[in-house]
This record gives sequence, structure tokens and C-alpha cells, in this order.
Amino acid sequence: MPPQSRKKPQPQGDELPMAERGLENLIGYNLKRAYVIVRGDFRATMGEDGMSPRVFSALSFVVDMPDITQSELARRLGIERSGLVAIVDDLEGRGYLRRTAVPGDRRVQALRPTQVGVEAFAEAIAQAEAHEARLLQVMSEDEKAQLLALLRAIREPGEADAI
Amino acid sequence: MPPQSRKKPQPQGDELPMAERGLENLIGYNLKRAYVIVRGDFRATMGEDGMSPRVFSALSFVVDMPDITQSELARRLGIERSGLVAIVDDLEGRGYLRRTAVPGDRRVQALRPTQVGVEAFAEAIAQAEAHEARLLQVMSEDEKAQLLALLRAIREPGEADAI
DNA sequence: GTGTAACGGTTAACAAGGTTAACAATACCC
DNA sequence: GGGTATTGTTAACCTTGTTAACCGTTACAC
Repeated sequence: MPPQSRKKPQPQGDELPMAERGLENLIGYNLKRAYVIVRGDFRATMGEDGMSPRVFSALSFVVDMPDITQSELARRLGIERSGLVAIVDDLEGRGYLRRTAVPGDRRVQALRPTQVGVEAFAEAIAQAEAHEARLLQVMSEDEKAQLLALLRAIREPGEADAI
Repeated sequence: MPPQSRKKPQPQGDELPMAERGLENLIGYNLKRAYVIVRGDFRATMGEDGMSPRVFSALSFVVDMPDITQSELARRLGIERSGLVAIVDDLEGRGYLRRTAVPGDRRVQALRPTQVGVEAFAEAIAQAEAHEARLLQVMSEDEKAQLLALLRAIREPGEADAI
């Protein structure tokens, strides 16, 4: 029999250089794979009808900065104004915020969190922190702080404009 | 004038606690923001008709493991088999690989990189490494190695199954 | 041997997250 | 006042991915 008659076309999983596996040494690839895992666990933690990551992030800004503008919020989230509309609709639909008129400028509708929204955010942030503590339990507090610092070091130069 | 008559509904950018900004202290949020930046720079580096990150990743596996199966590749990339079809179509369309019949199993089509594909990958990985070196120039080699190690620490528990 | 289960690749329909382009209303500038 | 810029919004679209169904093929129980 020719050497090609193995059962499967050699998955060949183990005998690679392993020191210089190009893809596995790229930050970008590892960043994405890690984010996919964290996002999946976040969603599972928040449950079926829980807030998606982006909706949660938006609510966080609104609670921290009541009466923030949609344009301003979009800028801080790093997305387009148009993309924010659905997110604000979601939050408004949950009763977590209201679009309120602003006396000085009739174009603008300020985003003001409701009492329910503030409470929902308090609970969600607690859940999110618990989810990360659980998911990253293999890492020490120092390691988590380092990871945070390194991720911010990537962000800062790239977000210099959008504050 | 009532206190509401400021020009804008207070963007309120500076005077926040800053030590305990909930969202900014979450790994997941920073992971996503960092990945968006890295992905954007990767795309810009690869140019208009360059490979997308996922296509590049797939080619990397195929070059490293010639005759890998589509199912096996999907498992290693962490996506569904169905989602891989378009990626392989893309690579085949570029002439970077061929779906080849496997003697022992007529269900399977092994993915074999072409000479052009191997060369294109060599160039792409060099571009990718240059892009990361440029983008992450504020970090020391030690810091990059740490970041890589920490991201892998997130991945490993979550990918225990899919090898 | 044969019936049944499992597997590999594919397609179709859909969902999430985002973008660009246009628009109406409003505000700003001189 | 007239031209220009900004705000929120919609519509159309792209990307990346999923689930569900299908067909051909292989593995396996008995």
C-alpha cells in the first residue's frame, strides 16, 4: 500500500516546531480567541434576556455621565452615531433610560438613566465582576492588573482622538 | 438662568472617580477595544485586497498542516464547519490552496497549500509581524511576551476541548 | 451482510454588530 | 439672513458567525 492509505489525512496535531508557531505567537490572534471566550462567558452569565456587552457598556457610560449626548456616547464607545440608535432603543425599551429634551439645544436628546436603570446596572456590574473573577481564577490579582495595563497600552495610542 | 442652560448637556469628561471606573476595569471591555484597534491595523496593513484575519489564520493552519481536513481546521479555528466553507472558497479563489481527494475516505477533501499559497503566507506572516511590531512599539519585548502568556492563560481553560 | 447511526462538506436562512449615505430639523457664523 | 455644521434617525449593506437541513459516504451493531 502506498503511504497515503492512512485512515485520515493526518491531522498531524503534535509534531510541529511549537516554539515558532507563527499564528500562535501573534498578539492579534490570541486577542481574538481570548475575547471570544470572555464574551461567551459574559453572555452566559447575563442569561437569555440579559444585556449584550455593547448595551451593558452603553448603560455604564450613561449611569456614570447622566445627560450624556448620543453623539458623545457614540464617540466614547468608538462606534458611529447611527449604530448607537439601536442600542439606546434597547435600553429605553428595558426602561433603563429616557431620551430627555435639552433646553438649550433642540437637536439633542440627553440620555438620563432611570432609577430602574441605575439599579439594573449595579446588579449587572456585580455579575460582570463575578464572571471575570470566575473565568480568570487561574490568574493572580497582579497578573490581572498587568493584563489590564497592557491592554490599555494598546488602546491609548489608537484612541488618542476619541478620548 | 436655571443651571440647565449650559451650552451642551455636560459631556462631563474629566471629573469622574477614575480609580474605580467599573467598565474601564473590566478585562472583557478592554479586550474588545484593544482587539478592534489591532484588527483595524491588521486590515490596513494587508491592504484593500489582502486576506482578512480569519482567512489568514486558516491559511496559516493549512500551511503548517498540509492535507488537514475542513472539519479539523474548523475545530482548530473554533468555528463551525459550515462557516469554514466561505473561508476555504476564498483561499481557493486566490489560488492559495486546493481541495484534494483523499484515497481512503471519499467524504473528505484535504486542503493542500499551493506553492503560491506558501509564498503568499510567508509574505503575509512577515507583514503581520511587522504590523504588530509597529503597533506595539510602546511595549517592551518582555511585556509582549507577558501579554501573550496572559492571553493564552485565558484561552487554555476555555479551549480545553477543541485542542 | 444489512440496517442504522455518525460523519464530512455544503447550502440556505438568519442574527449580531457594525458601516456608509442620505435626510430633516436645528444651531452656528459672519 | 444665507450658507454651513451638527444631531438623531432611517435604509441599505457588509462581515462574521450561527443553526438546520441535506446528500453522499463510512462505521458499526448484531
